[in-house]
Amino acid sequence: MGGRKIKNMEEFAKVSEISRPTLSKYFNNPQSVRNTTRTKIEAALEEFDYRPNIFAINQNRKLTKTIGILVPYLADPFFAELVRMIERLCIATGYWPIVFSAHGDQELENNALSTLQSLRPAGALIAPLGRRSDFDAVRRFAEEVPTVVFDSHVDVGQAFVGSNNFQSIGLMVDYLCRSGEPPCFFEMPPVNPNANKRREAYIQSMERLGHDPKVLQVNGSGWEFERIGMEEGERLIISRALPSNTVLCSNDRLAVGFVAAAYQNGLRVGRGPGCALRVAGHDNHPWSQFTSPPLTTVSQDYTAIAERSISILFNLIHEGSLPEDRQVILFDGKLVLRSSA
Amino acid sequence: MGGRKIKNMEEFAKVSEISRPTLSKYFNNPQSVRNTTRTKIEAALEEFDYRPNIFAINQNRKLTKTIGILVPYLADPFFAELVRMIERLCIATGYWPIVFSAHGDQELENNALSTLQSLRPAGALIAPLGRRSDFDAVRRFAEEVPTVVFDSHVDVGQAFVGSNNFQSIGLMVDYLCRSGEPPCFFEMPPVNPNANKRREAYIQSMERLGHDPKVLQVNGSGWEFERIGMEEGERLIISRALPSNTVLCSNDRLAVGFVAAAYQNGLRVGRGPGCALRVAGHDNHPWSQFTSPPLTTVSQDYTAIAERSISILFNLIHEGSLPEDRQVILFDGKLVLRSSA
DNA sequence: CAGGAGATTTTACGGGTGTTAAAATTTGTT
DNA sequence: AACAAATTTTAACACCCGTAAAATCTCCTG
Repeated sequence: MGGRKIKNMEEFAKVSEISRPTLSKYFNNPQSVRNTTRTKIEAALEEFDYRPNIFAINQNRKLTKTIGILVPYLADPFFAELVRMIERLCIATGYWPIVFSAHGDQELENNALSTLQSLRPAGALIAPLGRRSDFDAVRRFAEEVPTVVFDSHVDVGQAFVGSNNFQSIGLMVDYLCRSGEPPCFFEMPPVNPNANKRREAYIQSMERLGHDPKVLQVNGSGWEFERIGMEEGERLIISRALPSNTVLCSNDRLAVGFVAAAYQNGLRVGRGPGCALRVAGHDNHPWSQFTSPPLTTVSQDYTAIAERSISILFNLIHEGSLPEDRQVILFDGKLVLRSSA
Repeated sequence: MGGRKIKNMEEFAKVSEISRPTLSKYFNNPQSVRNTTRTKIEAALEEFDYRPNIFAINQNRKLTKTIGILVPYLADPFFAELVRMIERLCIATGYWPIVFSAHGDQELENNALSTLQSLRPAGALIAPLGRRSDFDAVRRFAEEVPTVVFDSHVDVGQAFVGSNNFQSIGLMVDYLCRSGEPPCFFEMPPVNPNANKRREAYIQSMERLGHDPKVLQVNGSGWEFERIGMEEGERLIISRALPSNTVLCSNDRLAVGFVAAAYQNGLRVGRGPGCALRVAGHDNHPWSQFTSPPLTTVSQDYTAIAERSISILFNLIHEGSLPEDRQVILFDGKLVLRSSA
């Protein structure tokens, strides 16, 4: 590399003394040409600076090497982390991941889907906005592109991979009830199906244990959960409106804000003596171990979600779609005991 | 939209009764065709489902509508937030942002640069890894593609946009010195030029004020700053190795970890009576307001950095490069007083 | 050394849009 | 109504690579 720049494959064929169709084969799959040929090509690649033009490549292929990834909000560390893993898995398999974020906005989600579709990706991994999504647009997209939905369960695509909210919330409610006062539930804004599922799961778990469920409605919308958690938390604390000394937040970002509010209002959070409040979260967000005190939560299995989503998608791509039995994969959460509850 | 699907521009030309070259002109710039023609085209677009094929479009154009964005670590909320803003600005201007993350890894950074280059982007906005970067690779890239460097000042590209570490660290050191014990400096791993600049700035500011600078070397590398801040913080606290009751962390993520460590070891952080430690950060990370106590820090002007980077890049793209005078734009930080220091 | 399977070369076309030049049409002006 | 200017149409080539078919070459086996 670093040598003379080569304009196109034709020119590279000349300098490498290999015919263009063979080169084309090589770039599609280096293993598909004879050893001696491969060595010759790779020697030429060392000497000359050439890469096939991505646009021309994709123009003719029916099966692109592109994988579209769409998340509702990339600045959320949960998605940032998941995307990070998914990207690496794609790259490792020779695919080209391309990431879109809806920034919490329906129009941007539709734009992203539309742009993505015009890229003719081999497949897509999407976490729709949920309630804010243009359902028909998402459905139309998933009809054209092999699609795996993750995190936010919208009923489109060939598969869904996410976490089992009923199991994980149940786990946490069980723990909180047997270790102290039954929790009230601090809801996140109903931005997606998880929000509702988790509330349902809380209510169901509490009733199963013979307790009275107490759901705290949240004022506020959007994706700035920490801010909402802090502001609403402060309001609840100051107005003494908390129906229990144990608060289960429907996700960690909300809990991060809530813990901050408690600290600032002089309420000591934790399960030891002298603590006024227990706070628990859900997701095991990257930040949750750095709150004061560290947050007790239920972990979502990031690695498993990323790996399974990708593996199902690759299956879909290579074997064609299986529309008869849409797969729904739910991973169980694990209790992560820290000192906040 | 939602109507019959159209395969290509030829077909769309037929149904819209507009010739293909005119359509091509329209899609490049809707203003470039006559009003009556534009209305006719847009009426047809309402009725039929057609989008020009991205690959075919870019195959012939020398100037793509693609803007490459490369960051060292997308899961870092600082970059996530910046990317979020930059993306929106690109989209608003009719460009197509495409985001790459180096995931902290040189090889992946090189791959990203290489892939990006083969996309023939109109321009690129890159925040190089810094010390870990393959400098020659970055330079070669910037020689071919109009490039604005941001955040991490590597001496390539036509401009740099970042923050003025000397001013901002100076501001914080001044504040800390006049309000209490002069700070020691808790360093982040030297992953990029900012790390070194900030240390220099700290030393210089302390000397200017006649104090003895005390830099705490950090054990650990990589981008998991919170973890490092917590582990190293704990080590320093337990071994009573802190040379001052005031700790200036070279960025907020480190401080987030440090504050957590202080809490867990029973040290009350803050500037009031009864506090054992003052902790300050740098960047005004999205999380910094949710630590306990909320973090005193210096804000980087996210909006300004995003907007200026983009505006310089668009200038570059439209007017051609100006290699004689490489611009270096440094934004001043603003003191954000919260209760941690 | 002959035979044959498998790989490579040659030749040629296709894909969807950019782009250009010349011809035709429309628009706006006097 | 006539004419200049602006726009659109027509026709054709370019871009770079995928892909297919037929011809040729390589290399291994027996």
